[in-house]
Amino acid sequence: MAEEIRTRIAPSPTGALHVGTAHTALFNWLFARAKSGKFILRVEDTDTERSSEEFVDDITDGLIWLGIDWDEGPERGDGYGPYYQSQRLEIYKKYADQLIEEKKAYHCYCTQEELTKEREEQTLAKKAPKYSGRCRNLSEAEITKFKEEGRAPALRFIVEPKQVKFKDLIKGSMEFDSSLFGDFVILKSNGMPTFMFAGAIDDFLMKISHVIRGEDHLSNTPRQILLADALNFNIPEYGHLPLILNPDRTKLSKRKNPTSITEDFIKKGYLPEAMINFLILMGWSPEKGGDFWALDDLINEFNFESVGKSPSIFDQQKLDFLNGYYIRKMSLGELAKAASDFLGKNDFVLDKQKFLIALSLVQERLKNLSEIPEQIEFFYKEPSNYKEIIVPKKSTNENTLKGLEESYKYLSEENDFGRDSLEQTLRAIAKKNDLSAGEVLWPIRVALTGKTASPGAFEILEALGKKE
RNA sequence: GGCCUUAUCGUCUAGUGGUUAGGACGCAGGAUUCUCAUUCCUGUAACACGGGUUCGACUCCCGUUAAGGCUACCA
Repeated sequence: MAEEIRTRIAPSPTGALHVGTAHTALFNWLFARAKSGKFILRVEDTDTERSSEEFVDDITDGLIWLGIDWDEGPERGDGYGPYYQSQRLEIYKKYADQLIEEKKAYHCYCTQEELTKEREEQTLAKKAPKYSGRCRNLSEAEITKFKEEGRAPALRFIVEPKQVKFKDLIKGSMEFDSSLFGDFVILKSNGMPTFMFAGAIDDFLMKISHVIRGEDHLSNTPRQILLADALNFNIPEYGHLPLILNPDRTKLSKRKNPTSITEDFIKKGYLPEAMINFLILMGWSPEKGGDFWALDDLINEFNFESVGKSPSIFDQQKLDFLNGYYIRKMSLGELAKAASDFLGKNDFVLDKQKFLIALSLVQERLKNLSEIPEQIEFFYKEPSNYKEIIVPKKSTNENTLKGLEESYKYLSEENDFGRDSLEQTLRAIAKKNDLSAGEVLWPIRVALTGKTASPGAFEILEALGKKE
């Protein structure tokens, strides 16, 4: 009957968790969860030069932060592991041998220089650059000679000319002419498999039913299908997601945009809820409309029919809006929890009661958690730099002084610092002295906060309370 | 260069032959107001271009243009 739905995310740990990877992971996870399937994390660390364990940690931490958990992968689940490709080398070797045995692959002794030269010549002659296949039929003598020269061979897959067809879940019917490909490398001369080869094998062995990935892999798909065919593998379903772009419409890159989940979003005080909501809205739109989506709701609502085909541009403003929205939506307790997690060991957090009150005043003004210290600072220490800004724009020194004196007179005698009674009285004082409300309230607020923009005077007065 | 993909407000998108082309972010204005923010209201702004098909195209077909991807012993 219907096979189990198994999706995967297969990042290569050559960098921190990237927005694009998180985006793809989200779609895979959602599909698996929606179908009661499994979501697998596979580490594609075959690029020994650039891969590092540090990045693996960054990637797993980032996914966990987002709320995307995996059923199988590093440190959890098993059955089809190991989930590091670097630990699966013997498997790839076995399949490589099989292909050699069946004369579907051959050793190529061409050097990097030779290949580059060949490509350049082809480009110059306005021909499609493609490996000539000259090592396909090497004589014994030639092989011996290359070996004596100390050349280590790569293994190339023989591409038979044919039309490769498949139906993409998102893009629809696809057809490629393999005669345009040229024999591609499946085992590098250092013995490591290429992404093309290892991916095809692992997707089969790990029983991946749906390969959902970025559109940048669309052109790789026919090659992997060719490989799978040669190996007698079942072909999984493929779905290629539209990419995320920089504002200049180039492929999203570190140079031009924030891309690291850890560095650019977690550390800057973004909420996972906002990030998820932001990511899902790029390339997907809910059938029944709605702008706000949480992971749990998405599981029921997500489907491939509503996935778009065109790429999205990363919009920082939209993310900021979403983050502010989720901050405002939190209960005070939730905000305090998120804030103290974010701030870590921080003086502000010490007095919990005080911290809560301070947060309640700035909650609706926050775009992200990192703005908290600056916004609640006045609550903990007296401002020193308010002299320049204490006189309201439309007022005078005299009026400001008068307002301050009159309200001080009242406040020093008053014990009820509830914001409502405060408001009543202070407004009355303004009126009695022929001052505008602003001429009384602005100076008080600025003297207390040292800021031109802050919570309101009554709220601050109430929160700070009367000095003993 | 070749192959592939894509094309609705600045951005994310709804739309599947007949709509005043809808929503959200942004921006502008307004209400509230001591500032900022919140909230509410109003406004702004789009079917890339050219041919068809059709009584009628944003919608279907073909081109063009533009953007992106692949064309690596990166993934």
